[in-house]
Amino acid sequence: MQVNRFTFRKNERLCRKKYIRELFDEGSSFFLYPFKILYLIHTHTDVSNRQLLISVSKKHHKKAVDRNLLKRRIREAYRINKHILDIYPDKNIFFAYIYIDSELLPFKKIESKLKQALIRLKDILGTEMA
RNA sequence: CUGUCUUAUCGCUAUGAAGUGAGGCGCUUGCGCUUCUGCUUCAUGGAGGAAAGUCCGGGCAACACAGAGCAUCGUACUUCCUAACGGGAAGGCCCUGAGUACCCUGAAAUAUAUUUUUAUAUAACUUCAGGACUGCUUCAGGGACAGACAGUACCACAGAAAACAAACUUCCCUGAAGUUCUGCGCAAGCACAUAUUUCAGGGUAAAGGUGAAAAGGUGAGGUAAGAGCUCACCAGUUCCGGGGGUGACUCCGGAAGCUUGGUAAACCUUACGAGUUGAAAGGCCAAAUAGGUUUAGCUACUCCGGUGCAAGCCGGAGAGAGGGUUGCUCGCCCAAUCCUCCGUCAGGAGGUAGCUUUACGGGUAGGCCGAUUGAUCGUUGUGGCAACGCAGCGACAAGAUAAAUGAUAAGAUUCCUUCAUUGCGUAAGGAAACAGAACCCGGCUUACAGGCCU
Repeated sequence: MQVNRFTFRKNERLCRKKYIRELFDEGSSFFLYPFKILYLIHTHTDVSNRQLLISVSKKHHKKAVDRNLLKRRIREAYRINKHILDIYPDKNIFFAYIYIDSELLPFKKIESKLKQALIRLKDILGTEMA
C-alpha cells in the first residue's frame, strides 16, 4: 500500500523551458477563480508523470514579497491535496496554476479553490481514459 | 542604535555521514567506479538594515588598444582617508539665525538747575520697546564653493530706468517772447528788478521708492545747480612688500584707478578624468537528430532490340549493395548502376556516386564551473584631532536558478479599540512596520510599526 507523503520536490516542478513553451502553446485551459489553469496531457518519458508550474503575475502584485507569499501558499495547498490525482498514476500531465486575483487571499480560501480545480482535473483525466 | 519570541505537526534547500533501489562499465564474480543532481534516516546551516532604487565607485571577465588632435560625457575651495569614488574626515571661505559689544530714536524712573506749582532744560546710569551698521563667538544651521573686465545670451511683474549708462520727470544756467510789480510819461510806450509761463540751446545724474537687485556709504568742502569733482573715515577691487600656514587662506604695511549688478543649474572658457560591454560576462562537459570532415567494407553487372562505318545514343528485360512496409518470413515498393588510365581482353588501378561503418570537430536540449574565504567579520593592542591605518588572536556566517529560507495550529510580548473600574487588574476583538538575496564588495539615496540612547 502506497503511503501518501506530502512532498513537493524538484521533479514535481515544471522547469524545462521547452516543456513550458509546449504547455503554453498547446495546452488547454479553464478558469476557476482566482486561478487560471493550463494543462497538457503529454507522452514524454524523460520526466516524472506530473509536473506543476505556479505563477503570480507581476502586473497584479508589484512587490516581490507578495508574490513569494502567494506562491508559497499555493505550493503548500497543492502539496497537501495532490493525492487527489493519484487514482491515475500512469497519466502524464503538465499543468500550471496562474493566480489572477489582485488581492492577497488567505490560505484557507486558496486551498478550497485549488481542491476544486484538482477535482476538475481528475475528471478531465478520467474522460481522457475513456 | 535596534528591527518580536516559543512549541507542535507537515514541508523546502545546501553540506556531511550512514543505509538502500534501478541502470551502465570494469574485472578479481561480488566488489569497485559511475549515472538516475533516485529514495530513506540522522546531524548542522538557511534573507536585510535597508536584501529596495540601480544613482556613483571598484574587483572580476571578454573584446579592443602606435601616437596626437577634435568631439562627447563627467567632476570642480584645500589637505587627508581609501582599491576607488560624485563617498567620508578635518579645515578654509561665504550666507542665515542666535547671543553679545558699540550706535541712534522713544518712554519710564533718578539727580541737578530755573520756577510758587504744573512744567522746561541738562546729565550720567538703570530698565523697557524699536531700528541700522560694523565687529566678535570652543554657538546652531546651510552652501554643485573654478571663471561673469574671452565672448554670446537672458533678467518676468513693478518701476523713469534692468546694464555701452542714456531717454523721461525734476533741478540749474543762458537767450528770445509773453504776463505781473515798481518808476517815468498826457498817451503810445520805455527802463529796472522780482516772480512766473512757453520755446530754443546747454549743464547735472544729487532727487524719482518700484523691485530679488538701482551704478560705493556717511560727513564736510565745492558749485549756477550738482556730481569721487576734492578731502576725511569706512567698505570693496587690483598690484607690491613682509609675517604665519603643507595648502585653501589669513594678518600687517604701502600704492593705484577712485569702483566693476545678477544668472555659468543658459551657451561657454579653464583644469583634471573617462576604451567598450556586463555574470544573460566568460570557461568546460555534452544525448538524440540533421549537416561537415574522416577510416574501413560492399556495389557500380548482364542480355536483347533499334540506329550508326565506328565510338556511342535510344528503348526494353533481368540482376542489384542496401532501404521501406508491424517484431519475423513471404510478398510488394524504392534504389546508385558513371568517368579516366593500363591491359596478355581474364581483369587491375584511381576518381566519383550510393549504402553500411570508424573516428573527429562545431554545436542544440541539458548539466558543471564562474559562485561565495572576502578591500570579510569579531576582539585586543597601538598610531592619528578624525575618517582610517598597522599588528596579534579568534571565527567561517544563505548560496537558490520558473528561483529555497515556508504553511497551519496554540501560546507569549507590545500597541489600539470596546465594556467595567478611583486605580491596579480582568474579558472580548483587532493590529505588529518597510520590505525578499540572484556574481561580489565600498558608498549614496529612498521606505519604515514599535522600542532604546543623546
